[in-house]
Amino acid sequence: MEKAGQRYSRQREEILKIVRATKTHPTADWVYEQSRHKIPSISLGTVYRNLNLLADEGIIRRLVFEDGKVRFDGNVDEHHHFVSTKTGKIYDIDKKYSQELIDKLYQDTGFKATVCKIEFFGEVDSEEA
Amino acid sequence: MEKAGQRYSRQREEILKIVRATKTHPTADWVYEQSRHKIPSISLGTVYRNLNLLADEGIIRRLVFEDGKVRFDGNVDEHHHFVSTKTGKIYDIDKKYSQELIDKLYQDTGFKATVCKIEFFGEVDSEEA
DNA sequence: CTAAATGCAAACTCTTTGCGGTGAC
DNA sequence: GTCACCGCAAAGAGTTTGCATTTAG
Repeated sequence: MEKAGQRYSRQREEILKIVRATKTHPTADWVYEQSRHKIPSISLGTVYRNLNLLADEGIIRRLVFEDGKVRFDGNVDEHHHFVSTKTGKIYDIDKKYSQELIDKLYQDTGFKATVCKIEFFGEVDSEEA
Repeated sequence: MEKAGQRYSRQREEILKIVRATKTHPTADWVYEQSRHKIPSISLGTVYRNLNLLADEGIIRRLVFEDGKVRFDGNVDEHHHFVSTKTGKIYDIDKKYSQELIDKLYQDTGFKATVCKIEFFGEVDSEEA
């Protein structure tokens, strides 16, 4: 899991722990604020560097939603998202919808996709206002 | 189509014409460069203002892809996208895949989506390197 | 004449980067 | 001791905004 030439750092460990512990699909800034609880001296640059490094290695996922902000996700299994139009909260949706869709697209159009990303938008009944 | 209190402007007309005339899902900067051919004095701020205004009115669409850049689309009919992993080119895909997916999600999970956005990623055989 | 829209430039937000110092190994 | 990583602060990219001026109606 550790790449050659890479060293342990408390900062990276903490950042990874934070991203894995939440389902909120956080931005770099949110991770920065959280990490400061444990490591007050940590810098925003370090958070960005490590999030990108972890994402490049496939240890976490990098996502972009309609607001244009980059978000990170500790869940690297392929899956989709449901965005609440009321609160902006993002829920994980099972990956099972992909394959049939990809097959159908290929039959219809000849476009051969290897992956697909689905985002649903709607209201979630169980949410508070 | 014109909203109350809104006035005609050559700049807005030109910007709309450019976005409608292309299938390249352009960024604001690209639209700016194009518009300068016809209106050399146009400013980037004006391009941004008008693209956002047109998008807010639903006359064009505002899109965000994985590169995090905002793009605009003259095709406002609901549709999906296929992104070439080789060239980054973005192709339009028919909307017909949505409804079945939304229905199935509701049956499976109770999440009631009103729209969904599908992005396919893959190689396109017909493309040049 | 009124106020919408423009051009310009400054400001803002998010992200990356250069550098000197620190710490893992 | 080496060099990966850090904290800091400056720089960059993309986008928005305040203001004086122009222009549609």
